[in-house]
Formats: sequence, structure tokens, C-alpha cells
Amino acid sequence: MARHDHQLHEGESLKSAARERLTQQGEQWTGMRAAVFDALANFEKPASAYDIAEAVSRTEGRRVAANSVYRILDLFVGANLARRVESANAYVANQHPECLHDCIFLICDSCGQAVHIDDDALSASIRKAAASAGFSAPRPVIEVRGTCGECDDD
Amino acid sequence: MARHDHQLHEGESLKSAARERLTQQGEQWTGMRAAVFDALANFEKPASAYDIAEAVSRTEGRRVAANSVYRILDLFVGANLARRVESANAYVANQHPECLHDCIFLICDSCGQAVHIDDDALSASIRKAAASAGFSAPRPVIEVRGTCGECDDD
DNA sequence: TCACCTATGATATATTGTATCGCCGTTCCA
DNA sequence: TGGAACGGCGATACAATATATCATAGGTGA
Repeated sequence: MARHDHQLHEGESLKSAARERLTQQGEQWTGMRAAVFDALANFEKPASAYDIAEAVSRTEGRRVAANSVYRILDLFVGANLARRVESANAYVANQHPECLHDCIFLICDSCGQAVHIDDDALSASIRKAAASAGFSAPRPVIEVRGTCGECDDD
Repeated sequence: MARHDHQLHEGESLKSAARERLTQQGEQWTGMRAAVFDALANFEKPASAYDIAEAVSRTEGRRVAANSVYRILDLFVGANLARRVESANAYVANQHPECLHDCIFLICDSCGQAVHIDDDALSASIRKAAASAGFSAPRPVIEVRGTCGECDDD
């Protein structure tokens, strides 16, 4: 299984990596964006845009509308600071925004937790299968629904 | 690449294969279910529950509510008569309801068409990766967004 | 006949996602 | 220095997707 090393971030380190990445893309790191990123990173599970809007509303002490959050999440996904979990209509912070991967999410139907693994060989074969079917600009969505080890013990 | 032969159905053949499969599961093949299946199978692209509700409303000449369609679609997905395309919030009829596969959808961002390929070796490695991360009862969701050959020519 | 079960209808509501418009602050240039 | 241009965001409305709840209708078996 092909793997490679990552610079894994958390907390302040993740935040500054995100800021750096975004500004390198020519985008601004505004207060609102920082607040959305904080909220996203502080969730321990994939969070919906509305979850995030609520969280930011609390921390900011004012009403923040979902559409603003959507705008920022779209920006984040485009800049690789966040990922969308399609089968959960939710978002997670990307722990290593500086490197590109097709990532695989394992989502527990019981507790909602999502773990994220990379397997470049696997995603390469998916891209290859897509290419041989005439698909270009492939962006794989690879998610596995199931039961995580924790919940399985119950 | 591991493949195997399918009984591929279309039109009436598909419909009767679906009916047989469903009744074998101990479920009824009602008029409403037949109408939903027809509508689903007649779309050439993944269709949302609301699309299907509209189509059935037309063919039945009366208002059919979305919740009824959802119920039936859930039943169909559970019985392998239909698949849900997560990244499109939509459904497609399964062309070979009698055999189980983890299937891979290639969805064109331009025209909305979805093609469906099976690659048992590929899905086996995804299941394996999930299992080695402690996941049980894995149900892979493998979709690739991109541009299909047709749309690429433009 | 009556109790029960399944399928569906009717209705309401929750959740997720977009579109549009306007304001405000910054930049930058004539 | 005025002011056009632009980016970010708020406000609002709305569209699209999904679920919850209760009612009804029809069959089936005691």
C-alpha cells in the first residue's frame, strides 16, 4: 500500500497552516473565515453548514446566516482546507491542507464519526478506471458507511 | 481487472426482473411501486425523488406526494432494485437487481449522465482498507465526478 | 364481524442549498 | 482627493431535499 508522509496539524498549528495556504492562493484570511475554520476544526464529527453557522453565531455573539457559511466552506473546499462528505451533507477540516489527495472517508452510521484515510494506489486505480471509461477531470468521491470499532463493541 | 457476466435487463425484462426480486423478498409489487419503478427506469439520468414524484403524478393523473416516493425508493434501494447516487441526491434503477455489487458511478458534471461500472477487485480493496481500520458492515460509496466523453468533445 | 397488518395519502415540518441585492471598507488611479 | 471598482459579507427570500405523524383504505385471518 503506497503511502507517504504528511505534515499533520492540529489546533493552532492547523489554523496557521490553513491561513498560510489560503493567503498563498491570493485569498484573504478574514475574521469571519477564521471563525468558520475554528468552528469546523473544533467539531469532532462532520458538521453541516447549519451546525457551523450556529457555532459561529455563538462564538461571535451575533446571528450568522447559513449562506455566508456556505460561501466560505466552498472557498475552503476549493483551497483544500476542508472536505465535503457527500454521503453526510457535511464538512470536515482537512488535517494537511498543503498536500492533495483523493481521500477515503469511513463514516460510522452509529456515532457519526468520520475517519479519513489516504491510499494513493487505490485512488489511482479509480481514476484509471474512470479515465478508461472516457471520463476526464475526475474527482473521486470515496466514502464507506459502516460501523466503527468503538460502536462495534457495544 | 476482475469482472463477471451479468444478466443485463432493459424495458419489460428489467421490470419483471425487479418484480420478481421484490416479491422474492416477501414484499408486494403494487401498482404504485410499479409506477415508481417505471418512472425511475425511464429517466436516462439519475432522478431525484421529486422528479419521480412529478413523473408518477403525470402518468397516474393525480397528485403523488414525495414522501410516498421516498418510502418506495428506500424499499427499492434495500432490495437492490435501485441505487442512490449520494453526490447527486438522486436515484437510478439497477440494471441487474439479482446480483450484488459495490458499484462505481461516473457522473458527468456537464450533462448529468451517470454511467455505472463494476470492479470487484477495486471495491474489495476498499472494503479491505475499511476493515483494517476497524470498520464493520462496510457499504462503500464510490462515485467519480468529472466530464464524460460526449461532453468533452464540445 | 372484528382485530390486525401493510400500503398509501395528507399534511406539516425539518434540513440543506442558492439567488439576489445592498452595504461597507479598501485600493487604486485620474 | 474624489470616486469608481472590487471583494467580503449581511439580509432576505426562496428552492430543493428529506422526514415525521397521523389518518384511511383494503386485505387477511380468527
